[in-house]
Amino acid sequence: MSDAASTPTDFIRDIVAADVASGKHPVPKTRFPPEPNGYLHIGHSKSICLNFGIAKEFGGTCNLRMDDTNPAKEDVEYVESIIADVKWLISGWADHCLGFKAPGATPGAQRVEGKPDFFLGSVAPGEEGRPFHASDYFVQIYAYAVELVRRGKAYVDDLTPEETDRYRQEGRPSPYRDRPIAESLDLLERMRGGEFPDGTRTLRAKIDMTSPNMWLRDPVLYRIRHAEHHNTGGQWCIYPMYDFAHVLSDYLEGITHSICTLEFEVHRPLYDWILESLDLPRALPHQYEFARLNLNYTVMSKRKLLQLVNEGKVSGWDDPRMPTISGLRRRGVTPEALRAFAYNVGITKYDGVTDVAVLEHAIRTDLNKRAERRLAVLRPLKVVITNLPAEHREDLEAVNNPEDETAGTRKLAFGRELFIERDDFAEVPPPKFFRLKPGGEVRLKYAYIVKCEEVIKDASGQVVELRCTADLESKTGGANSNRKVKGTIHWVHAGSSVDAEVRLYDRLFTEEDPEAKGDFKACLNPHSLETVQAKLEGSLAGVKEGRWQFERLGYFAVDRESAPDRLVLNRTISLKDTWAKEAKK
RNA sequence: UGCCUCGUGGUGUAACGGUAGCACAAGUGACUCUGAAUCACUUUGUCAAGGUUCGAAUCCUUGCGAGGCAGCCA
Repeated sequence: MSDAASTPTDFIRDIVAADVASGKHPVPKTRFPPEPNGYLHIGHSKSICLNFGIAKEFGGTCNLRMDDTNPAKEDVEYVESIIADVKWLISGWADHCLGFKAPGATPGAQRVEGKPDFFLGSVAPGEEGRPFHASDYFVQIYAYAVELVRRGKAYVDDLTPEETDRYRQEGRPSPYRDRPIAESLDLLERMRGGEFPDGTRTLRAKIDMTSPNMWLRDPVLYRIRHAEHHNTGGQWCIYPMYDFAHVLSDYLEGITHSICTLEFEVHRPLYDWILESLDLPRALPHQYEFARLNLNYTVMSKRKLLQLVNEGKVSGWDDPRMPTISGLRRRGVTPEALRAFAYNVGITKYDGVTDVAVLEHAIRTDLNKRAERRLAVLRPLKVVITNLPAEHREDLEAVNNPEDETAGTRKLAFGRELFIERDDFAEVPPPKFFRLKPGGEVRLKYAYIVKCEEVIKDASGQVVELRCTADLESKTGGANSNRKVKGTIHWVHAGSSVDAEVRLYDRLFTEEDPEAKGDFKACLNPHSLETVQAKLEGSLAGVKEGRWQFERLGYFAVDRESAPDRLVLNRTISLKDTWAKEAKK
């Protein structure tokens, strides 16, 4: 069973624990560094839970940092969504570990052991702050680039992108590799000054053109891009590459454990090389890699999610069918459920595929405990209780949450005309059908046992109404309520019911691995969204937000498009349905 | 092809040279005024072959398989 209260264990936490115990890093500092080029998804939530979890467990902090070194792809819309999603996900759990910088702050120059240094710390918890940005360090990163050139460890290269590529594959050094330091320094300054067009020159690390690790074959550190940056505007026309900017950002912020996904494993020697080559005075960060989250029936790459959004396959990044944090939130999933899920999948270096059933289980477990129960009918079928007068009206008592006694009870209206679920009536019942059938009996939850006396159909043969009689002795809680019938069904009193649009979601893809056959959009599930006009019990009139379990159906949450005159609900997830499995047999 | 990493039931993960455990999924039963929840039980596993050892999922060798990298993306 998922138990988010117990402390998880994994190989990264083992390392952190050892570093704390040995005094190497008494206070660990992590960071969550998304690129603001899309919305965060559930894979990011695994990383957020890891990084903030470590900070929380070891008394450290976790900086939220925008890894924004590519102006072409990034946007403030994404920055704002990332902040909102991270705050939501860690709320009530690791808020106090969120590392923000003081508004407007940039790294301060200092001297450590006689050496020049830069450092930018985070504000105290609760103080006003903003996320860190790699782009806030462009000045310092550039200074480090100059330093590398001075040390003879980097040079300006005039090769074209294509030539750079070919030389690297051939393990051949660029003819500009050994140009004089002074010349590189001059060229770098002029690159910064805007003298050269995009792609004409780069700054390259001078490492080893014959290394078996491609990332050590003189990787590009800076490229020329005459482009507006969402944070620095038009200040720069050269931008540092990920490898250069990321490791230095880690160092500037005093990060101790820089945790990323497996594909960066081959970058680690470069990460370490940059740190060592600069002869930095403070404790150095180390990079550790874990396997990213893969879920079946889901695509996870931001590029593909962006396609779904841009091509209108979904209504937006927060479409409740999207595996984005904002989509899951809108669907009605809680941060607690997402955290429990992250805990359950664990942290390893094995690149496997997690069954979405594990996610669904975490969502159900969480909602089962917290969601109050209500009665609602998704596909209404009219029922008339013929032995009750038209004006009959009574209030029944219903339990709000059998899993939580403190949730109390509520009043449920009952009368002559009701709605029941179409699926709960069968004219020709299949084997083991416990629900209503002609001449059969069923209990209406919290009310009476009723017997189906007559089936009324329209001209086309469609069942439009059931006429039933109630056993007035069988009222729930009454002296003679003990009579057993095989089935109990939910219902809604017609006169006091509330109309609502209910959106029923199913998985977005029909294939376990949507990418297996090339085009992931070819296996989009045409039935991933079904909208029904439902009837809800009267207590739900006027609700503006909230989550409930509709008994025997699933968990539902008010959608953000809901309005006073038009209630809209999303089905977060259905209840487990063993009858559906039985019916298939 | 080169380099890096990883192989434990159907899936995800524990076991740190000493009884292969947990969760999900699946199945059976109990209970049930939610065919839910809960409870009990069951099925299924160390990639292969050698070696070291009293003892190997764990250490070594080889093989096989999977993933990643080889952008002036991150």
